Amino acid sequence: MSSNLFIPPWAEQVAEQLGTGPHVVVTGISPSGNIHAGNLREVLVAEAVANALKARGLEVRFVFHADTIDPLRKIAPGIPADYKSYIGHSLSRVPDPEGCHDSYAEHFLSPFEETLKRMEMHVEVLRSHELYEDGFYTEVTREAIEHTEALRRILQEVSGREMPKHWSPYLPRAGSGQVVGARVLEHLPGENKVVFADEDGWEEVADYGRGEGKLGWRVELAARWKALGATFEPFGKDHTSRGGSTDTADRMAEEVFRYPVPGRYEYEWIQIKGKGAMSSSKGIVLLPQEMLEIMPPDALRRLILGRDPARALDLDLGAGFPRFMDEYRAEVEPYPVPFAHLVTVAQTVGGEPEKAAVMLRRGGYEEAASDLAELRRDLAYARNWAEKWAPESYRFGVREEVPLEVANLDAEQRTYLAAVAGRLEDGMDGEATQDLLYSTAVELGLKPKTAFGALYTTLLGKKSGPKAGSFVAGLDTDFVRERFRHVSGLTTAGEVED
RNA sequence: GGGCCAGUAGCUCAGUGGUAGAGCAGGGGACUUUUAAUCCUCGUGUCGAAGGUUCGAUCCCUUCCUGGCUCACCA
Repeated sequence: MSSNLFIPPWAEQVAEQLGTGPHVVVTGISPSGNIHAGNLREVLVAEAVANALKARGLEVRFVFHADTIDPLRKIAPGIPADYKSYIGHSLSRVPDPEGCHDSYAEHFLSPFEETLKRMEMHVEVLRSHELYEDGFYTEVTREAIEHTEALRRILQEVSGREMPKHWSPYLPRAGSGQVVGARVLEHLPGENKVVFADEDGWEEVADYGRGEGKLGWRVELAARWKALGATFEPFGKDHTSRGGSTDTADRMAEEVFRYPVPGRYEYEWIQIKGKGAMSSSKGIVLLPQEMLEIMPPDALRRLILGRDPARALDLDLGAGFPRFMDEYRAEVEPYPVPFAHLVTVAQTVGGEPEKAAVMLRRGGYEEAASDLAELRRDLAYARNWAEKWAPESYRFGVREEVPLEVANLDAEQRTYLAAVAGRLEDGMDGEATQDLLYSTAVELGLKPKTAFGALYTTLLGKKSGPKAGSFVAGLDTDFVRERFRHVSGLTTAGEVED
């Protein structure tokens, strides 16, 4: 697909230190809630490193490991309260809260996977519950259970936490559906089974070769490296703290699983300007899907990755966004239209690229007007941004109906509108229109601000707007004439009545 | 307390071992033309502090100060 891969310098440096492979680049995310832009950063870090390795001619497998078998831990906002009865159950076995997918896990995973496709991400998406059910983790699970004492010791030494007496690296699923809270009593290595006591003390048997349970998170991390043959995995800073999951997994990998610790990149978090770090539980969530509404996939890559993912990033999709887009497009296109102008055009003509092209040509953006397909996309980005993210000052829309605000126009302004309506001619360009609007105001002895205010009020319901000449010229002349005549007559008549 | 990141012009941030940069804001000027107008023009700031390495450091090392985030399974 994309022959010239985007490889930032930091990714190149990481790749240099990773050896000759073959490589398995892994990124893992739990679909316990919305998979947001912060999660995307992890995937993009992995992608960039995978690309850097590929560019060096190395063999690379790029894997997205979705932790679908993980237990539901808490009820996120927007999830029905009665879901608390599912706490402790695997996400892959909890129903979709909105009923639109096969499971809770799929409900959140599926849209993210769709986003990855739209970004042309060449990644294998694996679901952990399927891996367990297919026996992919059988060997490492057996190994873990056999080394229960060593694993427990590492956990206690590294995390400083006293593990329960009956701690086991394996969490069998009880008949109730719970994958936490059981006590493993006996290992039957020949049958891939464990005998355990469930939360009520009943003895049951679980077949770990068929996904009837899972490894505990910290052990699973190290086991996963071995099973997948991972050579690189990025981690957010919450995992890389002293005593954190990477600390324990590193030792488990080396001492128990005899597997070399994969390369690592520690990335900082993304914040939303003015709102703080993303958090599903606080309702501060920015979805990648939303971001693709206002920018192309490659722009999203650069925005999320930032200059260096090891540094925190404050995402500004408001006032700062046009500048970002201009910088991005300056690299991609020979003659980019300033995004702010595109926003004006989009709001003036709606989604019709033909009309937008006319407007852009008048403004001197010949290049941008030539490719209608591309223009249609850009207009959509601009319009979506204007509706959802733009500061108020950017936003306007030509009213379908006569705005109520015209009631505030005085007699002079109405006279002005009538005069303009009488002078407007088809085919006038932006400059000619600007002259007409201005000279008419002067002739009637109106201040430009007053005159232009009337015009904006009549068309937009606001006192100000985009540069009037090209704006009015971009509209249908008949529509403008009709609107102006209507408003001037209507309000004048109203005053006479009074 | 541990970890990561940051501390450069009013603000947001680039940046390089060899005389400090951009955008915005602000000052001045131009334009008979509203608009977050447009065009031209203006930036000596202890590059957080102190040491060290070096012919030379804002950039490398050490220590310290300040701020942000993070720490047992929400990147």
